[in-house]
Amino acid sequence: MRPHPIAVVGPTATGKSDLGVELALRLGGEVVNADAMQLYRGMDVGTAKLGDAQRRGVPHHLLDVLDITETASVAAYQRHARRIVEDLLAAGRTPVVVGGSGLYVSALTDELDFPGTEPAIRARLETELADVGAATLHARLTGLDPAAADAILPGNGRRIVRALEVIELTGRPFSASMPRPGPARYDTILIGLDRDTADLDERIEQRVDTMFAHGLVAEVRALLPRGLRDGRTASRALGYQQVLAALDGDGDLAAAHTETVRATRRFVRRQRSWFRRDQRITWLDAARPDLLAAALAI
RNA sequence: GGCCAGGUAGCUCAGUUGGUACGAGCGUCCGCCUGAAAAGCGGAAGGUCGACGGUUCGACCCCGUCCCUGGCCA
Repeated sequence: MRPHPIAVVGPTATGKSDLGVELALRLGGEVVNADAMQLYRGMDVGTAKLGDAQRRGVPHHLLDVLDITETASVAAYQRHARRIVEDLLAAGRTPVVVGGSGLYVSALTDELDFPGTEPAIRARLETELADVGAATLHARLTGLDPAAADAILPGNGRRIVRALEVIELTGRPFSASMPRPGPARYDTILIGLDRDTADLDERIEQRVDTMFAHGLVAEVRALLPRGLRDGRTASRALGYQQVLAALDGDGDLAAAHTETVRATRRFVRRQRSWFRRDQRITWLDAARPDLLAAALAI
């Protein structure tokens, strides 16, 4: 029978990648990455990207496809990921989507259509944002698209700019709200992996320890001449961001470490609040001993 | 044992010439999120101001005693 995709989602550091490999091995599948930062070539240690051995022969897609200097884009991700998933399905292989970037998963799984983008317009609006402030642009948005303005907080310059860009580009209002999740595309099965908060916080601490011990700083240094600083997305990645700040600031790597732990925990909270509302997700405690069996039973 | 500094939100600390704690950062909790999403934005809950007694119409801020913490001296 025709396979359907499985998506393993949830907060970082729960063990999604490993479960993804297990599932792929069991089901004759291939992993499709849904993690924005693992898209980048050269960002390995800090993104906890699985090494060759850990992939256990399972093909992984959409890892190492972007240069550090390129800005990530959900829309581009959506095109690539959907094509890969469709190809796998056509070949009778089970796509195992693994990642914690909620919007990316959604782009693949939900009926999201991204309006285009126009660098010139965007740049102009961003300059304006810097000059005039978010509140002023928000006021303009209120005049052009009251519904969008209502849904976007006045302080959120980023979203205001995008809304104005879309309106200018398409002449139509901006969908400022995510659609209520309908049936998942491709009949994707959504598995959420989570852990007890105290456990997860502890794991994060250990994970960051490991990253620093395994050369995160060296990795950042190596990426510097390749333009990490110019990477709009890459330079903001957890760990990289903090190490960069330390390198051009006081050089306090211990502070970078603790700040990375803190920021990662915060990120976990945000991931949970993103995925929480999606009723299609079946949640599993990553600590349960029969995790794989439980996941296969869904 | 003596001297000094300090005991205010979970943590680090502001603050009030005595009149309902104006608190801040971090943390916690909750929410938003359509081309940067490991990003961006918003909201909420937390304090018998070390204890006891005194002065006062009224003290977290004044006085006394005590307890605790840190430092210095013996």
